[in-house]
Parts: sequence; C-alpha cells; structure tokens
Amino acid sequence: MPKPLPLINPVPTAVSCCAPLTDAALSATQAVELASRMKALADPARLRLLSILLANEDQQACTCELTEPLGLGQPTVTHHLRKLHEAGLVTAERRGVWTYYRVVPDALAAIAAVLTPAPVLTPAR
Amino acid sequence: MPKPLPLINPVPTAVSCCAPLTDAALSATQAVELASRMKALADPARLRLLSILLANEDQQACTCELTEPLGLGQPTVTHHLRKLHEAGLVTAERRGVWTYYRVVPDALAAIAAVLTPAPVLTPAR
DNA sequence: CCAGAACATCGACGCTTGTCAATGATTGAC
DNA sequence: GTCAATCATTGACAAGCGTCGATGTTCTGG
Repeated sequence: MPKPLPLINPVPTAVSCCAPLTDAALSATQAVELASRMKALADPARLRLLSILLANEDQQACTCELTEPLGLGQPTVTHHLRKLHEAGLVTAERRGVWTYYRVVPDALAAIAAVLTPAPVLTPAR
Repeated sequence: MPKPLPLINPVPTAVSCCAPLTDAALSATQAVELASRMKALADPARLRLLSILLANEDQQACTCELTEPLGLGQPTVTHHLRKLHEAGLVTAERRGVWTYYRVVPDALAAIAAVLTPAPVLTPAR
C-alpha cells in the first residue's frame, strides 16, 4: 500500500470568501472561515516567509533557502510553510530533493479586499 | 489620588507600519509589529464585532448591543473590544453608563494596503 | 547498493489565548 | 444616599500554537 501523496494535500484554495466586511454583519461561520485564513497571516515568521518569497527573483524558494534568513530550525520552517499552504497562500512543488514554494498570486489581494471598506468611490452623500 | 483614566489607555494608534510586503523582505521587528496587528483581526468574534460596528447606522455601538448578537458573555466581549482598541482598530468613548465603540476609519485600509502587491497604478516598466 | 542531502513527520515542552464566573468601579434615577 | 444598570477587571481553566530535537522518507551521486 504505497502512500499515494508523499507531498502535501489538495487544499481547498478558496480565494475569496465573503463580502467586504463593511457591507453586512458576518455570520458565525463566515467569521470562522475568514479568521482561519487571517490566522495564517498573523505570525511574524509566516509574514517574513511571504515577503522573502515575493522579494525573490522568480517569486519562489526552497525550504533550505528560507531556514537561514529566518533564524529558525528546518522543522519549524516546514511547519509554517505547511500552514501557509493549507491556507491557500502558497503552492508547493517538489523538484528533485527540493520543494519550491510560491505565493499564490491573488490570495493576499483577496484577503485585503475583504478589509477595504470600499475603494475610493464612495457616494459620500 | 484619583485614577485619572478609568477608561482605556492612550494606545499608540499607529496606522501604517511597513512597506507593502512585496517590496522587500520584512525585518524581524517589522514582522512582529505587523503580526501583532493582524492577530487582533484574526479572530472570529473580533471580525464579527468590526462588521457589526460598520454595518450599524452611525458606525458605533455600545457593549450591551454587541454581547447578544455574538452569543458571548459580557466580559468576553469587553476583552475582544479591548484587543481591538489596543490594536488601534476601534475607538472607545464613555457616554454616561455606556461605552461606545467606533471603527477607526483607515485602520483596516492601512492593513489591507500592506497585503496588496501593488494596487493598479504600477509603472509597469 | 550505500551514503548523504533535503524535506516531512512525530512527540514534547512552554507560552499565549479565548472563554467564563465572580467581583469591583462608575454612572444615573429615585 | 441607595439601588440598579453598564462596563471593566481579576483569576482560572482548557485549548491552541510556535518551537525544537529526534526520527522517518525520498531523492541523488557514486
């Protein structure tokens, strides 16, 4: 019985979830959904991981490149990358011995969109 | 010696903190700063509180109006409102027996701005 | 086939956090 | 001055989380 997926799981990759937060009161389940994705962001190590990935030349990096600038052990970095992956914020691709991670293009923008009360075009009666 | 401020503390009210997250890698202290403000958002109860405040007619509400739609006890709601206040996301104003909370206008937009890779107006050389 | 490298998983440890019941502090009404 | 209402604070508990060392798994090179 071989383990079919030695890598990481499918992941929902739900990009958007709710209305902009200012339109109407969130339901309990909506709030839990949104909060779980924001929890993935609300950590210093994971924010640095995302910023390093985005600042990189080709928007990607393997674990071994990330463990040193963070000053954290390899299991810890893997743990954080898994959290980011489960939240649909990064993708993981195995290439040989290395696993390369990329930031999902519009994942951050989708979360930001929920927080913006309304761009600039408010009627302002 | 009267307690000069029975209400809540001054609070830094730091609105913006870092560059858009995609410009360069965050430093350790920058990441901690940003993460602490996002932690204030990454909770179902607090997200619902913000959405209720924003959905309200005059953008405000007292504690007694918030404890029932959340289904949480009054001390718990006060605890969450304090967290939001410490993060500079809401303001607290005592009016008689009630304490009214408002969402700080651009606080959410400031956090959202850190997440957006670049609005639309990039030079795009 | 074997040794080594890169990564994932496991178990354990402290620390933080969300929640509540109980209590204290302040205000307004009578 | 007293009482009731609103809110803040305290202490306590369970659950979750970040971190690490140790171990397992997969791939590459010789």
